Amino acid sequence: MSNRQAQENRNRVIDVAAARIRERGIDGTGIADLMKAAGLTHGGFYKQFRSKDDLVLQAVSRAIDSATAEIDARISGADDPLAALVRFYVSPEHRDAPARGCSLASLATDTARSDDPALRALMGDLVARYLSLLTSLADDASDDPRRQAISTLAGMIGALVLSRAVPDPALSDEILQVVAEDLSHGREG
Amino acid sequence: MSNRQAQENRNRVIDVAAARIRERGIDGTGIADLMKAAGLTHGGFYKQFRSKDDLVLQAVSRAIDSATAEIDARISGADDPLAALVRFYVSPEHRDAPARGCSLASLATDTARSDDPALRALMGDLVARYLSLLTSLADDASDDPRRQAISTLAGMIGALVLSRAVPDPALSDEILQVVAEDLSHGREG
DNA sequence: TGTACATCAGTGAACGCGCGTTCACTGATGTAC
DNA sequence: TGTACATCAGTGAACGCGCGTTCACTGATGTAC
Repeated sequence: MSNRQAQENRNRVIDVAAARIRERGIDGTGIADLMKAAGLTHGGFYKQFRSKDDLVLQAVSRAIDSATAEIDARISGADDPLAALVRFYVSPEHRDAPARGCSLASLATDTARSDDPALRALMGDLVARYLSLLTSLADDASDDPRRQAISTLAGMIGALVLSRAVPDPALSDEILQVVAEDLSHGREG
Repeated sequence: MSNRQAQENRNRVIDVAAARIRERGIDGTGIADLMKAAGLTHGGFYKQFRSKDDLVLQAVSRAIDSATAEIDARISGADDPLAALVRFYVSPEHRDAPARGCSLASLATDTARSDDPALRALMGDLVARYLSLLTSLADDASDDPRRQAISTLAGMIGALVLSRAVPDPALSDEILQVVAEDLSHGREG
């Protein structure tokens, strides 16, 4: 248990939490389970974090950073970056891997119900980042890139959230396919 | 405590639950709190319902029925029923009253995380009802009403969910306004 | 119409359980000499 | 370079609390006679 080892342990807890929270929600992620999954006993949790809220903030921050990095990697160098973004975001792969996916789609409702201002602020920043990215990627022909960005983001989030709730796999796939095509073709301007 | 009284009490519990569950989620709605809000003690709960899951199903069913009835009332007789639906659904009023609003927007993520097949089926039916309604309301000019219905539903859900998560009221309003206009103008065909 | 009794909605206390959190203790680390 | 000691990540048991659920009991209802 050297300093390096301790830091690695702490890092592993945050990584596990970032996955679990996106998959099961904040309330659905217990500290004992979490620590066990990271290979530790739950008593040591408070040597690493001030509280569960503290961990949640760090885990969501990490989730946001890693998902943002993946998106950047996927769209950089693409012929049509907007289409690449939409087709990655609105896809069965993303639907089926919430633990590695977008925090906004996984945690928007949790955030709306939360009374933690720091969590709300974090999600607000994420929305702003998405809108900024989408605005810069808007069709050249668009007469209002920001409006297009907002509509596209709403469609992306809505399609993913819907596709995860719907029990019929065929309908779930259909929703993703229709919205991905609709949003990646450029509907405005 | 006549039979009529008992039935009224049971009804009131379901109504309170239908509101609380949409506002705070399933896990966020406790039986003791719920019964207290209905003016009863929590011990009597199991004289009315088999389990919490049983109540949840009945409460979500009622939430769906009442929200559907409100939507029907709002669009019946409107010049442009699709625009009327979208402008009601994607509005600050709906955003600010989840307890009386659409279960799909409030509970889609809860449903995706739930392992109760009956709840998932209920939400699946709700999606089918929305798609059926939206298909019948699709623009006359639309070459594919079902595709338009799916895109519209995704945009509606996404806008409402986003607007509830975003802490900046101005941005939240902007999202609703942009998407409401975008979806009610008829973008296809 | 009036009395005796079974029913059952509702009460209030209790159950086991898992939650977030605390704490006395351990033992390897890494610094001070 | 070697020894003595303070630090502190991690252990494992315990804490109070609120959860869903159970249960013995109450007392008005509404039926049987």
